[in-house]
Amino acid sequence: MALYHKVKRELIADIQSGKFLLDKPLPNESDLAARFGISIGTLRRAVDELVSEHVLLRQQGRGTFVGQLDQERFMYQFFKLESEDGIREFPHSELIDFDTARANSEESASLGLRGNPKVFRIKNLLLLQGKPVVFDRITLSCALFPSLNQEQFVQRSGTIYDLFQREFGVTVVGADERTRAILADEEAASVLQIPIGSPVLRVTRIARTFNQQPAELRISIINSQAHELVSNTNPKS
Amino acid sequence: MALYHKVKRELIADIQSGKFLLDKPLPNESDLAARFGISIGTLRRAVDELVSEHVLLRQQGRGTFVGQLDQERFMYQFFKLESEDGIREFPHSELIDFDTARANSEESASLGLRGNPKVFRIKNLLLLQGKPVVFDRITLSCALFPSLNQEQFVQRSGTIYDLFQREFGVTVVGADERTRAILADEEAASVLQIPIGSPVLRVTRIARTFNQQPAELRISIINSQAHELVSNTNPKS
DNA sequence: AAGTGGTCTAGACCACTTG
DNA sequence: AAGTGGTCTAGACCACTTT
Repeated sequence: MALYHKVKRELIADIQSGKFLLDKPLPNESDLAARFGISIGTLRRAVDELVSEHVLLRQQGRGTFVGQLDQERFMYQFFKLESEDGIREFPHSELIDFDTARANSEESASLGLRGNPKVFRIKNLLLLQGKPVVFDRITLSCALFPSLNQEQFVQRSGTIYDLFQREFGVTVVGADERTRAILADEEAASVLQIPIGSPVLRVTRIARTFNQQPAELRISIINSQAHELVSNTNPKS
Repeated sequence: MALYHKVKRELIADIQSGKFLLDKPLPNESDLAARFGISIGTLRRAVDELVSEHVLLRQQGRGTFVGQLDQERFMYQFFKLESEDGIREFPHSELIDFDTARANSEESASLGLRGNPKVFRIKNLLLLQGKPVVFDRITLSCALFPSLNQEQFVQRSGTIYDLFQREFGVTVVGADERTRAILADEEAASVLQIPIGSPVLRVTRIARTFNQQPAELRISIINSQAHELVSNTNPKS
């Protein structure tokens, strides 16, 4: 395996262990290279990849920082809803239900759990311009988020993933999503304030931390009447 | 602007002008660097980016090639339908209709055309395991694909984008997509052999060539009963 | 054996931010 | 002015494919 790849893994381990503080820059590139006993070019290559994955953030003249799961990144990477006229807006969040239960088989499989361990089941609503648009059912392993409770969830100041990172050291770096069109059932229709049987998007997301470890299962029911899921496969050019 | 960025643009110009043959390797990296009067590291950086955008393809020991829009890349970048059990399959294609018309305003806006110039309107069906799954309505500017005709479209040997590249020098490098859930109208229901009013995905894609130039407008109606749209935002790690 | 891309080095100098 | 990341160089050596 290439040297820069090993260095990259070591940097990830340092991030996970909390060795780098979230609001302070990492050591500068010369120091890091010296610490690893490699040339600066190789160090830069490892950091380059982590930056391209949004795990690190470089700012010329200031330093290199651990990537925060703040609003901006959430909108960029995980919340890709846009109104027809192309306007994107950070959603307002409303907790509907917070519960613990035993994982069913789908949840266990998605989260990579064995048996039927305890999980949190959270129902949450996202609103845009005051109107309900996304109904999320979130499943989290209690083992991964041991002290999580409803108050902490509701009182969080930033995004949900920011809470995961700051309070539990779980850094969500990406997700797999599967999308289909279905008809709204009674619960979804009621929450989204649309007629039963309306066409809605159903997005199943498995959010992952480093090494493809699953951290969250989220099933989103989206009213796409006034908003669309956007994606692009364009180079920056 | 950085030197490697200029070199990248020159390489793109060479690809567009047909200077590099599709099935032969580019000059090796030392030669290219010498030709541009730059160091090999800088040349590699320009090529690195084009490789990451799938415009070029490097093969150690063999050489660097222009990225072909073949089945493999089509499946990887543009056809992200997967059955529930995770199986992906290259679809069979069936032409439904091939026509020319004046662009409507949506088509003009999407394709960056002025006025209401002539366009091709193509209706096409994609089948998986013999069953209709995707109903595509494709709009192309006649100006960009001057000699295109129905026979050529039907007789093509590879993907549609491969035809664009080989016959018209139009290299599709990416696309913007917007997805929503709707109810199948009469035409879509008939083509997809599902009841009218079934929930389906509606994906509006604008495929682009270099410099974000739009090349194709495609509206896909997808029966997501047995297949899902997949996407992921994961690093390779 | 010859030719290709892949990795790594050890520097120089530039652009940007902060004190 | 000092410190950071950003670009570029000129080479060495390795891994892989082809002849």
